Amino acid sequence: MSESNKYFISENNVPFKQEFQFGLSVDCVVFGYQEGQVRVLLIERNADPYKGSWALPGDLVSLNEDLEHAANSVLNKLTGLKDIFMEQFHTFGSVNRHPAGRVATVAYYSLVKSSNYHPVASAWASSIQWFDIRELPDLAFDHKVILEKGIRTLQRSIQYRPVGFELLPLKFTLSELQALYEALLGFKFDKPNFRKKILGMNLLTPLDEVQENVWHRPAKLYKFDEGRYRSLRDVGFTFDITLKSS
Amino acid sequence: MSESNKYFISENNVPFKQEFQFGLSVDCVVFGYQEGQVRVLLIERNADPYKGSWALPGDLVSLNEDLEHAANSVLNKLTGLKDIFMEQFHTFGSVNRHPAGRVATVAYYSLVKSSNYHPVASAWASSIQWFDIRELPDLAFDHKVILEKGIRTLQRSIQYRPVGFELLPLKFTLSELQALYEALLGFKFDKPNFRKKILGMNLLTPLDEVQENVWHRPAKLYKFDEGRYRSLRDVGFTFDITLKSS
DNA sequence: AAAACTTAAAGTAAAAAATACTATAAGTAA
DNA sequence: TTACTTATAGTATTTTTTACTTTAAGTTTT
Repeated sequence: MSESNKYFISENNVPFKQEFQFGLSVDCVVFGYQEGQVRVLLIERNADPYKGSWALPGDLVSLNEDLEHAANSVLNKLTGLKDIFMEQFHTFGSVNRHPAGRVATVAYYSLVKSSNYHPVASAWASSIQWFDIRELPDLAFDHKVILEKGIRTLQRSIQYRPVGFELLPLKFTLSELQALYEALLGFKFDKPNFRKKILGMNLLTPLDEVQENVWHRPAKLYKFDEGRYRSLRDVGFTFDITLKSS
Repeated sequence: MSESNKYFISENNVPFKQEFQFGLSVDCVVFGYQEGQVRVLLIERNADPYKGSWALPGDLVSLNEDLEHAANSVLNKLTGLKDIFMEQFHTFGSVNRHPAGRVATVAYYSLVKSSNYHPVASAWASSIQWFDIRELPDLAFDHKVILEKGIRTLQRSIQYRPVGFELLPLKFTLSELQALYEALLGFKFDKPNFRKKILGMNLLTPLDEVQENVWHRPAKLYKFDEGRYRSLRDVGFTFDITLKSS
């Protein structure tokens, strides 16, 4: 950090230093999918302000830390996982959104495969829990607004980019994929047409395996071919599974 | 600002106050369209750092000022215009992006109709100028990266939302609309099909006027019907003019 | 072992949309 | 009047989407 801040002035002739009093945080909307429900990971705050309230996991960014690093760090502490899909979607910076001062927060959404890991309560979290996105508790700060914008962002991006696979296990059936789309978007697709459209993209590799432990005819398992997606995209292909609600 | 900051600690037990040393700024990618060129408004910086360099218009956010207010204010000082289309698209916060300290910047893009106004040089701008997006100068800070992301954002959103009209005069011909799309996206459409698609949406009101002062057959003028768009959108309609390049 | 049941998966006809054109109209300029 | 340019309408073909029907492959029940 430079000592020469005083030489720089803003439009209103205010020396920079007086302006360097912002806090910056990241907040993560962590999506999971299980038992036909789209879920979001929330923590119960262990510290003021809003001690005892449910909130999005997040933390202040350190002065020498990049935004992405801060967001990854929150996620890693929370889930123990690394290299999770994560994407910035909006920054919230209302003057009074934080009682401790002026804090702007950069919001990310991330997608984690299943929930077969142990979310770890941390210094600021007395507990941590998945919530169905249709049954959310009251949230601290402006986190309700952030979360809702995160949901709308995911609803949109799942239709135009192959991000839904991040929420499913590596091997999945077409019906499972369809059920995910239906749960997130809130309406149903015609099954034959959904199959036709998704298979027509040639992004799924059929495996020589089928479902197990189901009481009906087991379905074939597929996996998403990321490499193929990249090469198609570079040639102008765009993922799109917008289909009429049935 | 509360004196009780010291009571709040972050994940690493760092008192909040130590963390409140960020600067926060807004930067605006201001798009215009004229003579078949998509243009962007840049300023020549009048103050350190990067004095003399071209840069995106922007400014530090005050501690008691909302982000949108700051962005609007930058725009208003620059163009004298109010109520311009403006939308946040990304926040850039690398540790070393600003030599005067840790400054995160929230980037907006905005769209202004024609250029029949007087951009005003201000305290931090010794001059101000439109640049064709295909011929950009070197830029201060990480503004090149910001600007390029802004262009990609507009290229995408013009195809899926009716924002292109913000760049045209209130009355325009279908050929002018098509030329705007072609200039921004960098490829051509088949004219009859473009007309069919855009008119098929029923979002344009034909006027009882035609082009004037053209040396060929004058085209009919249309205006965009914003009210109709809103009501259609509320019923599930989505604007979309993706067409095959011809 | 046969029948009933459930879901997977393939197929198909009709409708709608996108594409690639052609033709005509309406103006200006020579 | 003719040549020229762009606007606008129209149309046939192809492709995609939609709404179904049929068949297949397993499990459970009788």
